[in-house]
Amino acid sequence: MSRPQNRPLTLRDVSEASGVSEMTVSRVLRNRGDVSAATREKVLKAAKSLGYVPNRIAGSLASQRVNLVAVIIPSMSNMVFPEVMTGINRVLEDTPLQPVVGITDYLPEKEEKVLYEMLSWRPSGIIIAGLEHSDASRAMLRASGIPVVEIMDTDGTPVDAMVGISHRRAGREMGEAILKAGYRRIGFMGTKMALDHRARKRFEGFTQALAKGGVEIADQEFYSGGSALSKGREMTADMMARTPDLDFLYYSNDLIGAGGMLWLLEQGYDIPGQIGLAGFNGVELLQGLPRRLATMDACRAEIGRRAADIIVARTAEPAQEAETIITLTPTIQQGDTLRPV
Amino acid sequence: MSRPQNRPLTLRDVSEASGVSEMTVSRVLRNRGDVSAATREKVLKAAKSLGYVPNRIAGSLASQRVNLVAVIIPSMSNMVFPEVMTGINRVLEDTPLQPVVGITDYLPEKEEKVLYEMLSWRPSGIIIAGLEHSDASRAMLRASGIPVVEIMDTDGTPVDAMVGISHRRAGREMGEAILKAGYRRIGFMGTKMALDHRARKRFEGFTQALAKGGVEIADQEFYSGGSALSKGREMTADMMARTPDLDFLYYSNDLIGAGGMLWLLEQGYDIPGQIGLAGFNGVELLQGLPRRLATMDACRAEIGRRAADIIVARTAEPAQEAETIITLTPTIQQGDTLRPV
DNA sequence: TTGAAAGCGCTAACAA
DNA sequence: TTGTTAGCGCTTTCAA
Repeated sequence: MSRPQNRPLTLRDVSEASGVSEMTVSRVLRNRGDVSAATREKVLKAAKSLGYVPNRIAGSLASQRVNLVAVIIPSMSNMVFPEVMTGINRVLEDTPLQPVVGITDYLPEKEEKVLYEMLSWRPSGIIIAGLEHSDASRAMLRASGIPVVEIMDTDGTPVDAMVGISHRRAGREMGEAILKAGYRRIGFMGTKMALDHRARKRFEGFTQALAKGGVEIADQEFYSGGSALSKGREMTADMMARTPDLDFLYYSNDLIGAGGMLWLLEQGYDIPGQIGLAGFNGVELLQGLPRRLATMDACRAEIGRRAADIIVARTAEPAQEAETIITLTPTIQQGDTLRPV
Repeated sequence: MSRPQNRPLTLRDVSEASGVSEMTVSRVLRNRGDVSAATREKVLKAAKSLGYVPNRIAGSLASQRVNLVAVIIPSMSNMVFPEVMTGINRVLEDTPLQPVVGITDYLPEKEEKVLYEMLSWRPSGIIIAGLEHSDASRAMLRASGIPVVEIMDTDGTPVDAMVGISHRRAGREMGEAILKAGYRRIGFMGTKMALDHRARKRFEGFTQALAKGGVEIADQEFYSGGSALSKGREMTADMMARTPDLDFLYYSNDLIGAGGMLWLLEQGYDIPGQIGLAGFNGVELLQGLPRRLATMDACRAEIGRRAADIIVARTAEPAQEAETIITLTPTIQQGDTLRPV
């Protein structure tokens, strides 16, 4: 009642209320060192009744340890990164580490800014999406002196550790599967984002596989913005009007693929006989559509888990050895839209 | 080159490298006070070439100010909270404030833990979903002495400020609209979550509106887990088998509604003549389905924006006045699945 | 326009 | 088992 309105409580308040030194109060609150049961009781009671919340800012400064893991990702609004976060959380939940998320919107300048902000809090580790960063960002990552795990993609050289899949290979394998199934007139639809390197790599792997089979992409279209489902519809309608003899459509993500599928079904196309379809991501959300879209799982939750595992191992006392390059291998999910071989 | 491997740089390093006192370096780096252009240059050059990243932990401790806004939400994996975050980000982007997100999984104990963690970083404000909190959480919120905005829901009494919609009223209005359109045999499907207070309130408002029209819910079913789209399918199939004379289905979210819609269309039901459908949330994702589901926008982005506005106003120097209770009014989106009156 | 001193709230290290 | 002392790296305040 006598505490001035807006001053937050300090250790000293708990110390005075319990008649125990600040140091011992600190020990009790952190379960460190030997404290007698009686003292412990007293302190805990005082802290609770006052409603004391420790000041981690002061604590971190004094101990030179911050139990934060910076997680830097491009977006939260598509299906993929929330699942990665779930994987990360699952692992960090059982540790004192706490994830803190920063969003880059696929913009390198924003990534740089977010990274700088994050580093200014001196986190214990960094998990960052992608292998492509500005020189300044890469310099910061290297200079930070803390574990850095680059995730999602393994087509490149990491600053430190990396966990992901090869998107180049994912595209290649899908291309091969499509050719093996006998499709030859192939259209591609994807996002217009020059900065989505993983989509780009899938596309490159895809065209490369086709080329090896003597096939060239017959038509392609890129979109940006808008609801993915309806974009998939529109683009598919456009493309089939423009190039009616296509026998396969490869979509850079499941959502536009689903839109395309719905449109084709309405038009009475025979899927996968007359025309085959495939997407990318293995989005669980889409289960329940009239057909299961052929796709490829991006191993999102596992990527999150493995990345967090690395951080946990490296920040353990004593620091554990940890693999620094983990390449997961996604498999094609045949679904109902890819003709069986 | 002579810096020991793992010691992060300090102001002192920049001070030595530039031959300017620590204090002046600090001033330059924060754009505070008058510093001559020449000194400024020198300092900036030294800081950049060293790759100095300020230590915000020390800075915050010294200045007793932390430019963090704690955002505490139940989940990131459904459509609703990412959109709220987008709204919050949009506003905070233009300020020095940074959002930090904590996830509660709809569990009060976890909310308590997350809140405690967040408060230990002494943020400048808190945005927290819902009005239902444990006594301990409410006590922490009150004792924190910082602006607290409870979001999403306005059916209740906030600790401090609140921004949201009345879910009770949303349910009521949908009930009234359905009755007015002439439907009488009404089924309800929703999640089993006892802790999703907003879904509960919508349901209460809904049944209340029906009761006023002399109608009782003819069948109902609750689910948990799994892909929402397929759950919607399954539940709808079950319910129509059990209660074939239903003429309306109200779903507690758009995703299960979409699943139900797809199933009904496949079965050849006449929508909205023979049977009407409605969901909740106004999920943009679903645009592109064969029919637009009737729904109600939950004003997610606007809630985020307005909540952030309040925090910004209250943390401004000098602190601004700000509304403390903002009730947004969602409107019914008729779509193609609700018979016009 | 610049610098020196004090201290933010806590913890490491040591002493009792 | 408990207490004392000396910082952690920065900013506030005041003096030059």
